[in-house]
Amino acid sequence: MNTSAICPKFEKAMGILSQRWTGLIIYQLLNGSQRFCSLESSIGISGRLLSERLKDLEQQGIIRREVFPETPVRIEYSLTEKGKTLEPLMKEIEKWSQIWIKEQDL
Amino acid sequence: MNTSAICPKFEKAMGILSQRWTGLIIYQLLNGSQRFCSLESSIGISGRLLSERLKDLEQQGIIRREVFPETPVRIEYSLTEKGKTLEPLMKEIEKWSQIWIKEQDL
DNA sequence: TATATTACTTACTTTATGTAAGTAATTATA
DNA sequence: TATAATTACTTACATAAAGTAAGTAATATA
Repeated sequence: MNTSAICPKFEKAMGILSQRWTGLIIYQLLNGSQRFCSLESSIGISGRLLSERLKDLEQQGIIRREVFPETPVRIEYSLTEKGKTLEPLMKEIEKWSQIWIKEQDL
Repeated sequence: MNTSAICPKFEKAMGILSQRWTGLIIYQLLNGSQRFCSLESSIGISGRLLSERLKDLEQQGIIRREVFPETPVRIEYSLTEKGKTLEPLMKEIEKWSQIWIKEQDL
């Protein structure tokens, strides 16, 4: 039984990315900071899960939540430095998907 | 409401990768073909889910299942060409995880 | 005054995942 | 020879995660 264990750091990173919606949230935020409702509608996630994911990602230090005390209040989500370094990874997924995902796979 | 929709091919690719265990299975198979029980023990997945995932990945054309009619029968799973092209992506995740995942995150 | 918007939360249902045991074929061990 | 072990799974059931829909509080607009 070949038990070549997987690196726990890799496993953790994969755990973050393999939660539903997190990849899409990060991908959307590569275009700059966005508000809750704009993320909600662009990726088609429910408010319940978006709020959950944003809290998780903030805790991981991948995104930042900023409150602008205007009236009405404005809240913006953006990538931290840690989050921005996921760009090459996202671009790889994009590249791969353009080549290997065919119309009939959709 | 900024509705810059996400490319469906990207979304599909992300959907595959964001299923629990698929990333780890692909990552393990980058080292060459492996048998069911060796995947099971190296990534710590249950037989039930491993069998489910392997079927999915075979259907997506990412892995190949080969039966060697020896006695006892031997079944090996390996990456197809489509699967192998996920290597750069996996390496990006690996690289990122080594830099950004800290001991205290584990 | 009624309706809309934003950024959520709460309650409930459905789907996915985890756990444990079972199976059939074959081989190894006592 | 009987018992245990291995491989590649499947089945049954419990728990956790995700989906759906409605609700809330603050403010703005018609």
